[in-house]
Amino acid sequence: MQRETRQRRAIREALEVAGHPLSPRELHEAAQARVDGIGIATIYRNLKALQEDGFLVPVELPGEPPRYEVAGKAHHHHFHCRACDRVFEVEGCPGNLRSVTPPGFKLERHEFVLYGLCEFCVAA
Amino acid sequence: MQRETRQRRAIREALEVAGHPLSPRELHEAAQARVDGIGIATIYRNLKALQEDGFLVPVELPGEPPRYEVAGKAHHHHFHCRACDRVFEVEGCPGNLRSVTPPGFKLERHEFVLYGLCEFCVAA
DNA sequence: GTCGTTGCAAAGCGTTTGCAGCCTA
DNA sequence: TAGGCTGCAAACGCTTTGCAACGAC
Repeated sequence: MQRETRQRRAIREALEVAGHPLSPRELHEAAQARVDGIGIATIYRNLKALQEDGFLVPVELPGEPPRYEVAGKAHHHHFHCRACDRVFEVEGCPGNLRSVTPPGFKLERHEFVLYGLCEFCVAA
Repeated sequence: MQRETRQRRAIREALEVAGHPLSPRELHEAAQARVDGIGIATIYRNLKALQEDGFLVPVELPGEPPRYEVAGKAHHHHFHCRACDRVFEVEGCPGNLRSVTPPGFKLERHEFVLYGLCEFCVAA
């Protein structure tokens, strides 16, 4: 069974408050502000548990350490700003997926990442 | 400057012959068939050196260890087979990139990854 | 002969796991 | 009170680095 501990609550709250995907290290720091002395192993164990419970989903970007965000969002992709390093959600899909799939292959899933400058860094 | 050793030649040839991106471990195994006793550290050191020379480029997929392929190929993306874990090149682009870019953002680059079963694993 | 390169082993670094004690239900 | 949960430290897998010997030029 799942128990409600101070540590688990701190981790859930930190993720909800952040508003953007957090890496394990960032999450550890954020959770430590709520529960002093919380261990990094507890972070990893709860990341796994909360993922299995469907509370959060991993956000994996190429060449980046994994981040985690609260689950339940609509299908979306990501825009990674090279200047401020923030990740933004983008709506919609480019389509035409089947046309680029090699013959004989079975397409089940796709990831799509845009890179460049976000609206804030374009201005700066 | 750069010297032509058996090990370096074996690594270059293994990458050229493979025809698809290789992970450091895969490359180590392939190179070992050409130069017995080649060390994993040599693989990593040459991956870095050949990358700086512009001979190869890294292929980073979300949540995956990096793979490497020979540079200079036409614009393409990748298909990752969940069964055999191999990565294949796919030609073409889905297009429509501008339509999914949020207004005000500057799009500079994009990555696109297909997931599913390759032709060999579909048959099996 | 010079000095870039190699194999080995040890060191890093992020993540996982074993364990004894703690604490939620 | 039972057994899931925690902190600690050790273990782990992948990558990097120190070092003495090797070998391309």
